Amino acid sequence: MAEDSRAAVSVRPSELRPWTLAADSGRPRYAQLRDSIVRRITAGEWRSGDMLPSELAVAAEYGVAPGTVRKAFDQLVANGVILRQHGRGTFVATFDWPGALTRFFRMAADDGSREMPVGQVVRHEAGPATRHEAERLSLPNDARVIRFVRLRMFGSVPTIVERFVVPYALFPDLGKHRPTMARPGLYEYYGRKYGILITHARENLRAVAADEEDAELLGLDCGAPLLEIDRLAMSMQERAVEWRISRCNTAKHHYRTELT
Amino acid sequence: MAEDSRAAVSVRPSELRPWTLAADSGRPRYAQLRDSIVRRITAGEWRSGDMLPSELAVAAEYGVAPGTVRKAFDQLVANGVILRQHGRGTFVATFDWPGALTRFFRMAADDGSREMPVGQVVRHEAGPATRHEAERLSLPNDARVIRFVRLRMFGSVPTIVERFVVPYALFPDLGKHRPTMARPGLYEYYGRKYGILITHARENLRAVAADEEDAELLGLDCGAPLLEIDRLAMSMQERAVEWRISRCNTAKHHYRTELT
DNA sequence: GAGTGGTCTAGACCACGCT
DNA sequence: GCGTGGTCTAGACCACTCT
Repeated sequence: MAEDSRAAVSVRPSELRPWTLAADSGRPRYAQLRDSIVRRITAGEWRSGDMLPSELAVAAEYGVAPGTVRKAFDQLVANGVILRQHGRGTFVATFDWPGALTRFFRMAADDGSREMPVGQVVRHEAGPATRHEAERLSLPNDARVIRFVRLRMFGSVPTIVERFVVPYALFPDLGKHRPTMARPGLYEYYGRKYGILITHARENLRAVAADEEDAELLGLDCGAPLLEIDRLAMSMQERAVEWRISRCNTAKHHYRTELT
Repeated sequence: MAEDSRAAVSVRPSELRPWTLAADSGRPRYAQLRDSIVRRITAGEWRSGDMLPSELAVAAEYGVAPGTVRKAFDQLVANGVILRQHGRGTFVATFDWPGALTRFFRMAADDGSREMPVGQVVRHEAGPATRHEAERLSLPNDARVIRFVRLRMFGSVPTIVERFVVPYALFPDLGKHRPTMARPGLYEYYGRKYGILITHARENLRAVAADEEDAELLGLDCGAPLLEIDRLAMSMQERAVEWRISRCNTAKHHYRTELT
């Protein structure tokens, strides 16, 4: 990190400020500022739960007006990257704030309990992407990928079969971390270990009949109705990072969403 | 509309301005302003597609700063109530802008076509709310409701069975409008005819097996997997306005959603 | 060129959480 | 009391659309 050299006053302050924004770029300053904050978080300068400098301090550091910082922070809050607490400060979103785990996990128990399912990797493998995988993940046809099949259980009841695939180039040794993948918070792990922040996802849902493997893993009859969730998880840079197909027994659980 | 009386300068301007905000209320001004704009739209002062006064004009009219108007407009844009076009103006969202109909309709054909299904009211009835209905719609136990069953078809293929219920008090003669309900855009109709703007909804999804009526209406076998969507539609005032359970044949269609 | 929204500035005062 | 974020003000200049 550059030393603070704001004491030197005889040069244009922007020349020496530790963090500056490109003046000539056509992009709005709040957008440049927003992205700069994200880079500093993913680079590890601020970690989950850390308090950011106050809006005024950030404004001074970058040499912009407080209102510009506010707008940048507004968008980071909307993206779930930071949290504001009135009277306390602004914090890097921890991956364990209430709702962080459920941000991309929309299954909830019908009785309202907030339990998260544990996971168990059934199998995994690395290999060249199929044509369909390459298409969904925007990869070249011969790109290497890693595939996982994970079974998730509420208590002792297997409820969800997840089949997902990620580019090998982004997650080179993910296959060695089966213990990590037993617990919720895989996307947190992507962020911590590989610096990849998943900020949004597209999901396509349908009802399907359980096939043989589904039925065996979930303890159901073949043909039982399952909720299939086809998810493409995207990074803040709009890159498709993970493709996942989950099949869920919705006898005692449901998928929640808000339309706005 | 009251005459513009801003020419009179010897009294406090807020006394004579045509639209003012309660000064003592604890609510932020941008929120009061936002709600006032919504009321004027639903009251018919500005209709779908109309251009609103410029932000500066609104600021002058209400006696607030332009930045306050901007924040109110920001939220109305986020809510889909208005649209901004740089260099042209701000417009009341038409109900036929691309995506308005699909805002609360998340079913899409697998082949990517954007066709909307036509509807056909199978039956409707008015009567006292069941305990469950009263609970979901936050109504007193003896409140009157209207129930509809509507079948929706893509082309000639029946694909969705919708069962929904609304408070009679809000939609007193909705039952007389079966022709209207054959076409998409029911929520637009709620807005135009009853001044009720549906701004958001909560949906719970699950996979279920088709029952006898489902199977008959959709031309499927009993037990076929269907996607069930349980929706509570809310007005901007957070009032539950419609409860709807849709059962969808997802053989050639799927439910799309974005997680952010 | 006139009018619109988009961005940015540089302050003000208030509400909230902590100590 | 102090520092924080929440709201609000009153301007400035730029980019875009239309005539």
